[in-house]
Amino acid sequence: MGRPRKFSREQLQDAALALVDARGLAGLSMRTLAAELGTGPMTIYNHVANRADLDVLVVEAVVARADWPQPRGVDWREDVQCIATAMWRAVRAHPHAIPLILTRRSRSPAALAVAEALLDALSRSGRSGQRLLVAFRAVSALVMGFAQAELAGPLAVEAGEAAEAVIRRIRALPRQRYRRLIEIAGAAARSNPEREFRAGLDLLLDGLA
Amino acid sequence: MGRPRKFSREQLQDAALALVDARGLAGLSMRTLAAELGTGPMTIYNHVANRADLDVLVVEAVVARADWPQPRGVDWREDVQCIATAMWRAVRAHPHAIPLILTRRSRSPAALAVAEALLDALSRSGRSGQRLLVAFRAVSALVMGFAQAELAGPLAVEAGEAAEAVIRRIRALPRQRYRRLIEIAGAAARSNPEREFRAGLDLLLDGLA
DNA sequence: ACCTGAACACCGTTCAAGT
DNA sequence: ACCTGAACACCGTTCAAGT
Repeated sequence: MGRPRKFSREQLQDAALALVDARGLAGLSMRTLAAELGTGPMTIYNHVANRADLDVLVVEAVVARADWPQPRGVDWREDVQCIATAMWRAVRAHPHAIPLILTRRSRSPAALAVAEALLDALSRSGRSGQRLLVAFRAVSALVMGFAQAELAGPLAVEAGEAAEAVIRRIRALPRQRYRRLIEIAGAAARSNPEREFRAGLDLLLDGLA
Repeated sequence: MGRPRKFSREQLQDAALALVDARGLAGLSMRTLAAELGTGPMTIYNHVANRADLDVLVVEAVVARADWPQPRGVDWREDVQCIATAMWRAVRAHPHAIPLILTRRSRSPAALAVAEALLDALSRSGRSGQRLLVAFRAVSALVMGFAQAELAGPLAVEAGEAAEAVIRRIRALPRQRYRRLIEIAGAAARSNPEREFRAGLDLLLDGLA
Protein backbone atom coordinates (compact mmCIF):
# COMPACT_ATOMS: atom_id res chain seq x y z
CA MET A 1 0.00 0.00 0.00
CA GLY A 2 2.95 2.34 -0.44
CA ARG A 3 5.22 4.00 2.06
CA PRO A 4 3.98 6.69 4.45
CA ARG A 5 3.75 10.21 3.07
CA LYS A 6 6.65 12.48 3.71
CA PHE A 7 4.51 15.01 5.59
CA SER A 8 1.24 14.78 7.47
CA ARG A 9 -1.63 17.11 6.64
CA GLU A 10 -1.23 18.68 10.07
CA GLN A 11 2.43 19.39 9.41
CA LEU A 12 1.49 21.20 6.21
CA GLN A 13 -1.26 23.13 8.01
CA ASP A 14 1.05 24.25 10.78
CA ALA A 15 3.83 25.23 8.41
CA ALA A 16 1.45 27.16 6.12
CA LEU A 17 -0.18 29.02 9.01
CA ALA A 18 3.23 29.81 10.51
CA LEU A 19 4.32 31.30 7.20
CA VAL A 20 1.19 33.46 6.95
CA ASP A 21 1.49 34.62 10.54
CA ALA A 22 5.15 35.52 10.09
CA ARG A 23 5.23 36.97 6.58
CA GLY A 24 1.64 37.72 5.62
CA LEU A 25 -0.44 36.21 2.84
CA ALA A 26 2.10 37.15 0.17
CA GLY A 27 4.64 35.07 2.09
CA LEU A 28 2.78 31.85 1.37
CA SER A 29 3.42 30.13 -1.94
CA MET A 30 4.05 26.62 -3.16
CA ARG A 31 7.72 27.48 -3.24
CA THR A 32 8.02 29.15 0.17
CA LEU A 33 6.07 26.37 1.86
CA ALA A 34 8.31 23.79 0.20
CA ALA A 35 11.40 25.69 1.33
CA GLU A 36 9.98 25.91 4.87
CA LEU A 37 9.63 22.13 4.87
CA GLY A 38 13.07 21.66 3.34
CA THR A 39 11.94 20.19 0.05
CA GLY A 40 11.19 21.19 -3.56
CA PRO A 41 8.05 22.92 -4.83
CA MET A 42 6.63 19.90 -6.60
CA THR A 43 6.62 17.82 -3.43
CA ILE A 44 3.72 19.93 -2.15
CA TYR A 45 1.58 18.54 -4.95
CA ASN A 46 1.70 15.16 -3.27
CA HIS A 47 -0.42 16.65 -0.48
CA VAL A 48 -2.66 19.28 -2.10
CA ALA A 49 -4.27 19.47 -5.51
CA ASN A 50 -3.31 23.06 -6.30
CA ARG A 51 -2.58 26.51 -4.96
CA ALA A 52 -6.20 27.08 -3.87
CA ASP A 53 -5.89 24.05 -1.61
CA LEU A 54 -3.03 25.74 0.17
CA ASP A 55 -5.35 28.53 1.25
CA VAL A 56 -7.88 26.02 2.53
CA LEU A 57 -5.08 24.47 4.57
CA VAL A 58 -4.58 27.78 6.36
CA VAL A 59 -8.31 28.24 6.98
CA GLU A 60 -8.57 24.78 8.49
CA ALA A 61 -5.62 25.42 10.74
CA VAL A 62 -7.22 28.58 12.13
CA VAL A 63 -10.67 27.08 12.63
CA ALA A 64 -9.15 24.00 14.25
CA ARG A 65 -7.70 26.30 16.91
CA ALA A 66 -11.15 27.59 17.92
CA ASP A 67 -11.92 26.26 21.35
CA TRP A 68 -14.94 26.69 23.58
CA PRO A 69 -16.00 25.13 26.88
CA GLN A 70 -18.46 22.25 26.78
CA PRO A 71 -21.88 24.01 26.56
CA ARG A 72 -23.54 24.01 29.98
CA GLY A 73 -26.94 23.44 28.43
CA VAL A 74 -28.72 25.67 30.92
CA ASP A 75 -29.07 29.03 29.16
CA TRP A 76 -28.94 28.73 25.33
CA ARG A 77 -28.02 32.41 25.08
CA GLU A 78 -24.95 31.87 27.19
CA ASP A 79 -23.91 28.88 25.08
CA VAL A 80 -24.39 30.75 21.80
CA GLN A 81 -22.26 33.58 23.22
CA CYS A 82 -19.50 31.16 24.19
CA ILE A 83 -19.29 29.48 20.81
CA ALA A 84 -19.63 32.67 18.77
CA THR A 85 -17.00 34.44 20.85
CA ALA A 86 -14.62 31.49 20.55
CA MET A 87 -14.96 31.58 16.78
CA TRP A 88 -14.47 35.33 16.66
CA ARG A 89 -11.35 35.07 18.82
CA ALA A 90 -9.90 32.25 16.74
CA VAL A 91 -10.25 34.32 13.58
CA ARG A 92 -8.76 37.43 15.14
CA ALA A 93 -5.84 35.46 16.53
CA HIS A 94 -4.41 35.28 13.00
CA PRO A 95 -4.98 38.69 11.42
CA HIS A 96 -3.07 37.93 8.23
CA ALA A 97 -5.24 34.89 7.59
CA ILE A 98 -8.57 36.72 7.90
CA PRO A 99 -8.99 37.37 4.15
CA LEU A 100 -8.69 33.65 3.54
CA ILE A 101 -11.13 32.72 6.30
CA LEU A 102 -13.68 35.12 4.87
CA THR A 103 -13.41 33.79 1.34
CA ARG A 104 -12.35 30.15 1.39
CA ARG A 105 -14.71 27.28 1.93
CA SER A 106 -13.59 24.63 4.37
CA ARG A 107 -15.31 21.37 5.13
CA SER A 108 -12.93 20.22 7.79
CA PRO A 109 -14.40 18.43 10.81
CA ALA A 110 -13.45 21.46 12.91
CA ALA A 111 -15.52 23.81 10.71
CA LEU A 112 -18.50 21.49 10.82
CA ALA A 113 -18.14 21.07 14.58
CA VAL A 114 -18.50 24.81 15.19
CA ALA A 115 -21.61 24.91 13.00
CA GLU A 116 -23.17 21.95 14.75
CA ALA A 117 -22.44 23.31 18.22
CA LEU A 118 -23.95 26.67 17.32
CA LEU A 119 -27.00 25.05 15.79
CA ASP A 120 -27.50 22.88 18.83
CA ALA A 121 -27.41 25.84 21.20
CA LEU A 122 -29.73 27.86 18.96
CA SER A 123 -32.19 25.00 18.67
CA ARG A 124 -32.69 25.23 22.40
CA SER A 125 -34.35 28.60 21.83
CA GLY A 126 -37.24 26.54 20.46
CA ARG A 127 -36.39 27.00 16.78
CA SER A 128 -36.23 24.41 14.04
CA GLY A 129 -36.31 24.26 10.25
CA GLN A 130 -36.36 27.57 8.44
CA ARG A 131 -36.35 29.63 11.64
CA LEU A 132 -33.34 27.74 13.00
CA LEU A 133 -31.57 28.24 9.70
CA VAL A 134 -32.13 32.01 9.78
CA ALA A 135 -30.94 32.25 13.38
CA PHE A 136 -27.82 30.28 12.50
CA ARG A 137 -27.09 32.40 9.45
CA ALA A 138 -27.59 35.60 11.41
CA VAL A 139 -25.24 34.65 14.25
CA SER A 140 -22.61 33.33 11.84
CA ALA A 141 -22.89 36.47 9.72
CA LEU A 142 -22.43 38.67 12.76
CA VAL A 143 -19.29 36.82 13.82
CA MET A 144 -17.65 36.92 10.41
CA GLY A 145 -18.94 40.41 9.70
CA PHE A 146 -17.39 41.83 12.87
CA ALA A 147 -14.07 40.23 11.99
CA GLN A 148 -14.42 41.65 8.48
CA ALA A 149 -15.27 45.17 9.63
CA GLU A 150 -12.03 45.45 11.51
CA LEU A 151 -10.15 44.41 8.40
CA ALA A 152 -11.87 46.44 5.72
CA GLY A 153 -14.67 48.62 7.11
CA PRO A 154 -14.70 52.41 6.98
CA LEU A 155 -13.38 52.60 10.54
CA ALA A 156 -10.71 49.92 10.12
CA VAL A 157 -7.15 50.70 11.08
CA GLU A 158 -4.76 50.44 8.17
CA ALA A 159 -1.70 48.20 8.48
CA GLY A 160 0.90 50.13 10.44
CA GLU A 161 -1.50 52.99 11.04
CA ALA A 162 -2.09 54.48 14.47
CA ALA A 163 -5.64 54.30 15.81
CA GLU A 164 -5.73 58.08 16.04
CA ALA A 165 -4.89 58.39 12.36
CA VAL A 166 -8.30 56.91 11.55
CA ILE A 167 -10.08 59.55 13.61
CA ARG A 168 -8.02 62.30 12.06
CA ARG A 169 -8.83 60.98 8.60
CA ILE A 170 -12.56 60.82 9.35
CA ARG A 171 -12.58 64.23 11.02
CA ALA A 172 -10.94 65.74 7.94
CA LEU A 173 -14.01 64.83 5.84
CA PRO A 174 -16.58 67.47 4.83
CA ARG A 175 -18.45 68.15 8.05
CA GLN A 176 -21.91 68.59 6.54
CA ARG A 177 -21.83 65.51 4.38
CA TYR A 178 -20.47 63.05 6.96
CA ARG A 179 -21.95 64.35 10.19
CA ARG A 180 -22.73 61.02 11.87
CA LEU A 181 -19.53 59.36 10.72
CA ILE A 182 -17.52 62.16 12.30
CA GLU A 183 -19.68 61.89 15.41
CA ILE A 184 -18.87 58.21 16.01
CA ALA A 185 -15.19 58.44 15.07
CA GLY A 186 -14.39 59.44 18.63
CA ALA A 187 -16.38 56.55 20.08
CA ALA A 188 -14.59 54.16 17.71
CA ALA A 189 -11.21 55.30 18.99
CA ARG A 190 -12.09 54.71 22.63
CA SER A 191 -13.68 51.37 21.89
CA ASN A 192 -12.46 47.88 22.60
CA PRO A 193 -12.97 45.27 19.83
CA GLU A 194 -14.20 42.44 22.03
CA ARG A 195 -16.54 44.65 24.02
CA GLU A 196 -18.00 45.97 20.76
CA PHE A 197 -18.42 42.49 19.35
CA ARG A 198 -20.20 41.24 22.46
CA ALA A 199 -22.47 44.26 22.53
CA GLY A 200 -23.37 43.65 18.88
CA LEU A 201 -24.00 39.98 19.53
CA ASP A 202 -26.19 40.91 22.51
CA LEU A 203 -28.36 43.04 20.24
CA LEU A 204 -28.95 40.06 17.98
CA LEU A 205 -29.55 37.73 20.91
CA ASP A 206 -32.14 40.18 22.21
CA GLY A 207 -33.88 39.85 18.87
CA LEU A 208 -33.67 36.06 19.06
CA ALA A 209 -35.15 35.82 22.54
CA MET B 1 -0.63 71.83 -15.82
CA GLY B 2 -0.09 68.90 -18.20
CA ARG B 3 -2.39 67.25 -20.70
CA PRO B 4 -5.47 65.29 -19.61
CA ARG B 5 -4.88 61.68 -18.55
CA LYS B 6 -5.44 59.02 -21.11
CA PHE B 7 -8.15 57.32 -19.04
CA SER B 8 -10.50 58.54 -16.33
CA ARG B 9 -10.70 56.73 -13.02
CA GLU B 10 -14.25 55.73 -13.87
CA GLN B 11 -13.10 54.18 -17.14
CA LEU B 12 -10.57 52.08 -15.23
CA GLN B 13 -13.20 51.09 -12.66
CA ASP B 14 -15.68 49.99 -15.30
CA ALA B 15 -13.10 48.07 -17.30
CA ALA B 16 -11.73 46.33 -14.19
CA LEU B 17 -15.20 45.34 -12.95
CA ALA B 18 -16.19 44.14 -16.41
CA LEU B 19 -13.11 41.92 -16.49
CA VAL B 20 -13.88 40.44 -13.07
CA ASP B 21 -17.52 39.86 -13.96
CA ALA B 22 -16.61 38.17 -17.22
CA ARG B 23 -13.52 36.15 -16.29
CA GLY B 24 -13.41 36.01 -12.50
CA LEU B 25 -10.81 37.42 -10.15
CA ALA B 26 -7.97 35.57 -11.85
CA GLY B 27 -8.92 37.36 -15.05
CA LEU B 28 -7.89 40.72 -13.65
CA SER B 29 -4.24 41.70 -13.84
CA MET B 30 -2.23 44.74 -14.77
CA ARG B 31 -1.68 43.15 -18.14
CA THR B 32 -5.24 42.05 -18.89
CA LEU B 33 -6.64 45.42 -17.85
CA ALA B 34 -4.11 47.16 -20.07
CA ALA B 35 -5.03 44.89 -22.97
CA GLU B 36 -8.73 45.56 -22.34
CA LEU B 37 -8.00 49.28 -22.64
CA GLY B 38 -5.83 48.79 -25.68
CA THR B 39 -2.55 49.86 -24.12
CA GLY B 40 0.56 48.45 -22.46
CA PRO B 41 0.85 47.21 -18.87
CA MET B 42 2.92 50.12 -17.64
CA THR B 43 0.31 52.66 -18.65
CA ILE B 44 -1.89 51.43 -15.80
CA TYR B 45 0.71 52.74 -13.35
CA ASN B 46 -0.18 56.24 -14.39
CA HIS B 47 -3.56 55.73 -12.70
CA VAL B 48 -2.93 53.37 -9.78
CA ALA B 49 0.01 52.95 -7.45
CA ASN B 50 0.21 49.16 -7.62
CA ARG B 51 -1.68 45.90 -8.03
CA ALA B 52 -3.49 46.28 -4.69
CA ASP B 53 -4.99 49.51 -5.97
CA LEU B 54 -6.51 47.59 -8.85
CA ASP B 55 -8.56 45.56 -6.38
CA VAL B 56 -9.72 48.72 -4.66
CA LEU B 57 -10.86 49.99 -8.03
CA VAL B 58 -13.19 47.01 -8.35
CA VAL B 59 -14.54 47.43 -4.84
CA GLU B 60 -15.32 51.07 -5.49
CA ALA B 61 -17.09 50.23 -8.71
CA VAL B 62 -19.36 47.74 -6.94
CA VAL B 63 -20.17 50.00 -3.99
CA ALA B 64 -20.80 52.93 -6.34
CA ARG B 65 -23.57 50.87 -7.91
CA ALA B 66 -25.42 50.51 -4.60
CA ASP B 67 -28.59 52.53 -4.83
CA TRP B 68 -31.38 53.12 -2.36
CA PRO B 69 -34.39 55.41 -2.31
CA GLN B 70 -34.13 58.68 -0.42
CA PRO B 71 -34.91 57.67 3.22
CA ARG B 72 -38.50 58.60 4.07
CA GLY B 73 -37.49 59.58 7.57
CA VAL B 74 -40.68 58.24 9.13
CA ASP B 75 -39.74 54.77 10.42
CA TRP B 76 -36.01 54.40 11.07
CA ARG B 77 -36.36 50.60 10.86
CA GLU B 78 -37.72 50.85 7.35
CA ASP B 79 -34.89 53.15 6.31
CA VAL B 80 -32.21 50.89 7.81
CA GLN B 81 -33.78 47.96 5.93
CA CYS B 82 -33.71 49.88 2.65
CA ILE B 83 -30.07 50.89 2.91
CA ALA B 84 -28.83 47.53 4.23
CA THR B 85 -30.72 45.63 1.55
CA ALA B 86 -29.41 47.92 -1.18
CA MET B 87 -25.87 47.26 -0.02
CA TRP B 88 -26.44 43.53 0.18
CA ARG B 89 -27.89 43.49 -3.34
CA ALA B 90 -25.04 45.56 -4.75
CA VAL B 91 -22.51 43.11 -3.36
CA ARG B 92 -24.39 40.06 -4.62
CA ALA B 93 -24.77 41.57 -8.08
CA HIS B 94 -21.09 40.86 -8.70
CA PRO B 95 -20.38 37.43 -7.23
CA HIS B 96 -16.82 37.23 -8.51
CA ALA B 97 -15.97 40.49 -6.80
CA ILE B 98 -17.25 39.47 -3.34
CA PRO B 99 -13.86 38.30 -2.02
CA LEU B 100 -12.44 41.72 -2.81
CA ILE B 101 -15.35 43.58 -1.23
CA LEU B 102 -14.93 41.55 1.95
CA THR B 103 -11.22 42.18 2.24
CA ARG B 104 -10.30 45.48 0.60
CA ARG B 105 -10.65 48.81 2.28
CA SER B 106 -12.23 51.55 0.21
CA ARG B 107 -12.59 55.19 1.13
CA SER B 108 -14.47 56.25 -1.93
CA PRO B 109 -17.27 58.79 -1.49
CA ALA B 110 -19.75 56.03 -2.35
CA ALA B 111 -18.50 53.83 0.52
CA LEU B 112 -18.66 56.71 2.97
CA ALA B 113 -22.13 57.67 1.72
CA VAL B 114 -23.55 54.24 2.58
CA ALA B 115 -22.03 54.42 6.06
CA GLU B 116 -23.37 57.92 6.67
CA ALA B 117 -26.86 57.04 5.44
CA LEU B 118 -26.97 53.96 7.66
CA LEU B 119 -25.70 55.91 10.66
CA ASP B 120 -28.27 58.61 10.10
CA ALA B 121 -31.15 56.14 10.01
CA LEU B 122 -29.82 54.29 13.06
CA SER B 123 -29.39 57.52 15.00
CA ARG B 124 -33.14 58.05 14.72
CA SER B 125 -33.57 55.04 17.01
CA GLY B 126 -32.35 57.39 19.73
CA ARG B 127 -28.77 56.16 19.79
CA SER B 128 -25.56 58.15 19.81
CA GLY B 129 -21.89 57.67 20.68
CA GLN B 130 -20.87 54.17 21.68
CA ARG B 131 -24.38 52.74 21.32
CA LEU B 132 -24.74 54.16 17.81
CA LEU B 133 -21.34 52.74 16.91
CA VAL B 134 -22.32 49.25 18.07
CA ALA B 135 -25.61 49.39 16.20
CA PHE B 136 -23.80 50.48 13.05
CA ARG B 137 -21.18 47.78 13.37
CA ALA B 138 -23.82 45.12 13.97
CA VAL B 139 -25.92 46.02 10.94
CA SER B 140 -22.85 46.34 8.70
CA ALA B 141 -21.53 43.02 9.99
CA LEU B 142 -24.81 41.31 9.24
CA VAL B 143 -24.90 42.61 5.68
CA MET B 144 -21.34 41.60 4.87
CA GLY B 145 -21.63 38.38 6.86
CA PHE B 146 -24.68 37.24 4.92
CA ALA B 147 -22.90 37.93 1.64
CA GLN B 148 -19.90 36.03 3.00
CA ALA B 149 -21.88 33.02 4.17
CA GLU B 150 -23.16 32.37 0.68
CA LEU B 151 -19.62 32.48 -0.62
CA ALA B 152 -17.78 30.41 1.95
CA GLY B 153 -20.07 29.14 4.72
CA PRO B 154 -20.74 25.44 5.43
CA LEU B 155 -23.97 25.63 3.42
CA ALA B 156 -22.50 27.57 0.49
CA VAL B 157 -22.95 26.23 -3.01
CA GLU B 158 -19.66 25.50 -4.73
CA ALA B 159 -18.94 27.07 -8.13
CA GLY B 160 -20.77 24.98 -10.72
CA GLU B 161 -22.37 22.84 -8.04
CA ALA B 162 -26.10 22.13 -7.99
CA ALA B 163 -27.98 23.28 -4.89
CA GLU B 164 -29.02 19.68 -4.21
CA ALA B 165 -25.40 18.58 -4.17
CA VAL B 166 -24.91 20.58 -0.97
CA ILE B 167 -27.76 18.78 0.75
CA ARG B 168 -26.50 15.44 -0.42
CA ARG B 169 -23.04 16.26 0.88
CA ILE B 170 -24.39 17.34 4.27
CA ARG B 171 -26.71 14.35 4.51
CA ALA B 172 -23.80 12.02 3.89
CA LEU B 173 -22.14 13.17 7.12
CA PRO B 174 -22.19 11.01 10.27
CA ARG B 175 -25.76 11.29 11.48
CA GLN B 176 -25.01 11.35 15.22
CA ARG B 177 -22.28 13.92 15.07
CA TYR B 178 -24.00 16.44 12.78
CA ARG B 179 -27.64 16.03 13.75
CA ARG B 180 -28.70 19.70 13.52
CA LEU B 181 -26.67 20.44 10.42
CA ILE B 182 -28.42 17.59 8.63
CA GLU B 183 -31.74 18.83 9.97
CA ILE B 184 -31.40 22.31 8.45
CA ALA B 185 -29.87 21.15 5.16
CA GLY B 186 -33.36 20.64 3.77
CA ALA B 187 -34.50 24.07 4.87
CA ALA B 188 -31.41 25.59 3.26
CA ALA B 189 -32.25 24.01 -0.07
CA ARG B 190 -35.79 25.39 -0.14
CA SER B 191 -34.66 28.80 1.01
CA ASN B 192 -34.40 32.04 -0.91
CA PRO B 193 -31.30 34.17 -0.25
CA GLU B 194 -33.04 37.53 -0.03
CA ARG B 195 -35.85 36.23 2.18
CA GLU B 196 -33.24 34.71 4.50
CA PHE B 197 -31.24 37.92 4.62
CA ARG B 198 -34.26 40.02 5.42
CA ALA B 199 -35.38 37.61 8.12
CA GLY B 200 -31.90 37.76 9.67
CA LEU B 201 -31.88 41.54 9.51
CA ASP B 202 -35.33 41.61 11.13
CA LEU B 203 -33.98 39.62 14.07
CA LEU B 204 -31.30 42.23 14.62
CA LEU B 205 -33.74 45.10 14.17
CA ASP B 206 -35.97 43.50 16.79
CA GLY B 207 -33.00 43.62 19.13
CA LEU B 208 -32.36 47.24 18.22
CA ALA B 209 -35.92 48.39 18.86
C1' DA C 1 3.67 65.52 -16.89
C1' DC C 2 2.54 61.65 -18.81
C1' DC C 3 3.44 57.49 -21.51
C1' DT C 4 5.63 52.97 -22.50
C1' DG C 5 8.81 48.88 -23.90
C1' DA C 6 12.51 45.77 -22.17
C1' DA C 7 14.08 43.19 -18.55
C1' DC C 8 14.01 40.91 -13.86
C1' DA C 9 12.52 38.26 -10.13
C1' DC C 10 8.87 35.97 -8.89
C1' DC C 11 4.75 32.65 -9.35
C1' DG C 12 1.76 27.99 -10.33
C1' DT C 13 1.86 24.12 -12.92
C1' DT C 14 2.97 20.43 -16.83
C1' DC C 15 5.89 17.01 -17.99
C1' DA C 16 9.00 13.62 -17.72
C1' DA C 17 11.97 10.96 -15.09
C1' DG C 18 13.36 8.98 -10.90
C1' DT C 19 12.76 5.42 -6.58
C1' DA D 1 2.98 4.87 -4.82
C1' DC D 2 5.39 8.63 -4.02
C1' DC D 3 8.98 12.05 -4.99
C1' DT D 4 11.24 15.80 -7.65
C1' DG D 5 13.98 18.85 -11.13
C1' DA D 6 13.62 21.35 -15.57
C1' DA D 7 10.95 24.12 -18.31
C1' DC D 8 6.90 27.11 -19.62
C1' DA D 9 3.58 30.63 -19.41
C1' DC D 10 2.23 33.80 -16.57
C1' DC D 11 2.62 37.77 -13.08
C1' DG D 12 3.99 42.69 -10.75
C1' DT D 13 7.29 45.97 -10.98
C1' DT D 14 12.01 48.61 -11.81
C1' DC D 15 14.37 51.12 -14.95
C1' DA D 16 15.34 53.82 -18.57
C1' DA D 17 13.88 56.22 -22.43
C1' DG D 18 10.50 58.57 -25.00
C1' DT D 19 6.94 62.86 -25.91
